[in-house]
Amino acid sequence: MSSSDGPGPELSRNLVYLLKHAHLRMAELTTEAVTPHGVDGRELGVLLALAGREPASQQQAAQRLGIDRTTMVAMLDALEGKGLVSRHPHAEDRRRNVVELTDAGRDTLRLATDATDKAEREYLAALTPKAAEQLRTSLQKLVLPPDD
Amino acid sequence: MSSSDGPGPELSRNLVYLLKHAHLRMAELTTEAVTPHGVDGRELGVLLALAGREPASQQQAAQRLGIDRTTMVAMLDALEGKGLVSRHPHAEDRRRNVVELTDAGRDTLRLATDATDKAEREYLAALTPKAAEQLRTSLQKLVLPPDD
DNA sequence: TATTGTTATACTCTATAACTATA
DNA sequence: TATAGTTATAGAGTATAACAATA
Repeated sequence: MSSSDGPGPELSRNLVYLLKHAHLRMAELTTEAVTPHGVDGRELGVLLALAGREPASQQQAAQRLGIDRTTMVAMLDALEGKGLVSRHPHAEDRRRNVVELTDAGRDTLRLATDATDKAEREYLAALTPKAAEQLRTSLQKLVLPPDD
Repeated sequence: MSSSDGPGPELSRNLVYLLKHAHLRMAELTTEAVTPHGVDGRELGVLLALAGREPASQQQAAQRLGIDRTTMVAMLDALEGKGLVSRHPHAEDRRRNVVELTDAGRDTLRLATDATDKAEREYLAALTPKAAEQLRTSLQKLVLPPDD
């Protein structure tokens, strides 16, 4: 049966197939890496979206991550429950919540980021360092909004 | 608000974030490209998994795609309903179904593949041709099982 | 009227468990 | 006993619609 095992040449060239499985695998490795630090991969995404920027409203944080604002609510509920983020009413516009990392959130972010960096390096070890950096750069060009 | 819009430098370097959104966008473009031909992106995946290989059982087709055999059932139900694939009991092992593209399935595959190739080219136009090919090669190295 | 956060709800994709028929 | 296909079901992850508070 081994000759029928792999995806075959047609699938192997398909970008959706390749991106789907690369994402799936990297997400698995990330989950393994960050679970010991008390968050999952999606929660780490929220922490990253809040890191090193001006404090954001929930809606802004959702936009940075590319998810819906209704999805952000439950993620922040969980992170706030763990004491990793804080919500405060905005001083001038009381419809908004200002969302910020707590000290514990910054600690978790640092530890979890170190762990995912390690997981990324291991996953990318199949590539030359130059090809790995080129991969990241190319993905950024595809994903990031063109800065006009 | 525009200074808080993008993902920010931390997220922009995160591989899971980049792969997730690259996959999401490419999957959208693929759906747009193939819908006029009567299939969706996942169904095209099944057609690709069956293309140019020895006839496969449902389980083998699922393995090629990297999905569960129970997920394959509904996909084949749909494709068979459209007349794009056929299921026949295996001659020597009647537990198995031999799954094959019909003539109509091959026609659809060709048209849909042309359409997705065009969508891929447009999406990758943000990269140099060399970087685009390098991206595909690197993803293949990350995703495909090492051939030992 | 429009926007932010929220809730309820529903939809998509997927896998797990259990059944059946074959082996 | 084990495997291929099937079904029922449940769990993620996500978005849409509608509501309350505020602008």
